[in-house]
Amino acid sequence: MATTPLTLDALVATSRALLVEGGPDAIVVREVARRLGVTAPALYRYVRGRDDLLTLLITACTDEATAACLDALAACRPDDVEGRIRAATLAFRAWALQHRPEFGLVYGTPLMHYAAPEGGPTVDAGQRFGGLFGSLFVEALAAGRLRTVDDGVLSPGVRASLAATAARLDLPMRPGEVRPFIVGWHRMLGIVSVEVAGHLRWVFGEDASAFAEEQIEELLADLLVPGAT
Amino acid sequence: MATTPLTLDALVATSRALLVEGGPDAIVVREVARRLGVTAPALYRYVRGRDDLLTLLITACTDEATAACLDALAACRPDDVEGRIRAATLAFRAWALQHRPEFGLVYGTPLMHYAAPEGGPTVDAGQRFGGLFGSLFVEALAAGRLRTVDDGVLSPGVRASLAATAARLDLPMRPGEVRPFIVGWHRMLGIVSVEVAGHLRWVFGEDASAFAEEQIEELLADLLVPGAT
DNA sequence: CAGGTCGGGTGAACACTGTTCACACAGAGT
DNA sequence: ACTCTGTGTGAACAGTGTTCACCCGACCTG
Repeated sequence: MATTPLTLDALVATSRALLVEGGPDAIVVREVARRLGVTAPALYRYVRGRDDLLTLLITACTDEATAACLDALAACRPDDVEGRIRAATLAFRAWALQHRPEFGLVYGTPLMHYAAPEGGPTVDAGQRFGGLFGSLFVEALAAGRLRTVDDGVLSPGVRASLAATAARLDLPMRPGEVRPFIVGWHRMLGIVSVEVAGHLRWVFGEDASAFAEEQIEELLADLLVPGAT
Repeated sequence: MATTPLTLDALVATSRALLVEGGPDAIVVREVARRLGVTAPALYRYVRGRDDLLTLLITACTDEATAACLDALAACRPDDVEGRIRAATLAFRAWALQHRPEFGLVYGTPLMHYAAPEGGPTVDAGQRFGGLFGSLFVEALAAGRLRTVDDGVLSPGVRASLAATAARLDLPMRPGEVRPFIVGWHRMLGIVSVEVAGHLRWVFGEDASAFAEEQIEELLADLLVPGAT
């Protein structure tokens, strides 16, 4: 019945459509197959099972978010580090708001039933995304715009973790220089998560944009020293 | 078979045990019934369906978190506002870490299949929790410890939302005085959400306590002016 | 051209899920 | 003794993920 041969891309695309329409629970093997004009067992030729489908989907979405940030960066003046970090952050937030179900799948409460394969494609994609932001902070450091911290003031555990992270991502930074990166990542993820999950609805109704954008500006001000411009 | 008559509390307790063991998907009507020594249809005498069970569970967990914060407050000097806010925040974080599945259910990615009943018990419980923190910020304001902001600098939309929120929670505060409360709520939820979801694992491994606690201290410093002590 | 191999697809089946239905059984009230 | 009500049951329905034996058509080989 299938006119075109099945592809992994087609599987992911249909799964994603279902995710958008009805959340993770709506990703139903039989329905994916039906929309592809095929019966359920056929999919098991391409995918080990439903979890495999989710892994593929999470990876694709993570990469799409990364790409959205890269697009935003491409439109920036290369020498304006603050502008670049702002653009990437806002692009990430915009992508999250426009793709709430996908964001929830990637950065929301982990699906307890689903366990990401150790060292699998999802963690790779996550590291690509982290690396993108990491490189922005390297730029900021080089430009002397980063509010760094002395390694000495860090607790030993935190210092070790930060050093290991820098090594893993190949960032030429001291722990005290990595810290603003992690703080930025942490707070950005928090701001976007809470907004996307709608936990501010009781205060701001459906549109918390103004407040969220203020919070992002506040975060940038905490991370970067004012520019010469 | 049931020796004791079924109670709503027993239903909630069993559901919660299943949640802890295997996540939201593990809350299975038949299994709840089985553990209560009864068959599934019997539960429908007490509950309209699975969603009803979730509503009850979410409400119970929200109230438990509120109670945990209240307990922490009871052990504080009544005149030390900063200490009280810190204690409540740390108590919330501690509860979240010790009850990750429950926290995920209440403050995580909303289950798309489940829709909280409008104006139902879950939103009431949420408002009770919000009110608790709101009252702490009223204390801080009275003690002159709150970093407030002029109403004039707020964008009209934000100002209106903050005013409406103050009115709804019966907080005698101007919008510029409510703002730190909402900022605190927002950032606290972000910090705890990201930590509980494990999205910092790639940096800090299983124990991100030191970093998270630093973030909370930083948040408090942003919200409050230093005390006279 | 005959024959075998193999990727890709099918229908049936299994063990689950939430939910509904007709039914049964105990105790209280009249 | 009769009904009524609260409580629980077994069977059933329409779904779910997954596995199994089977099958068919295209391709390569002798």
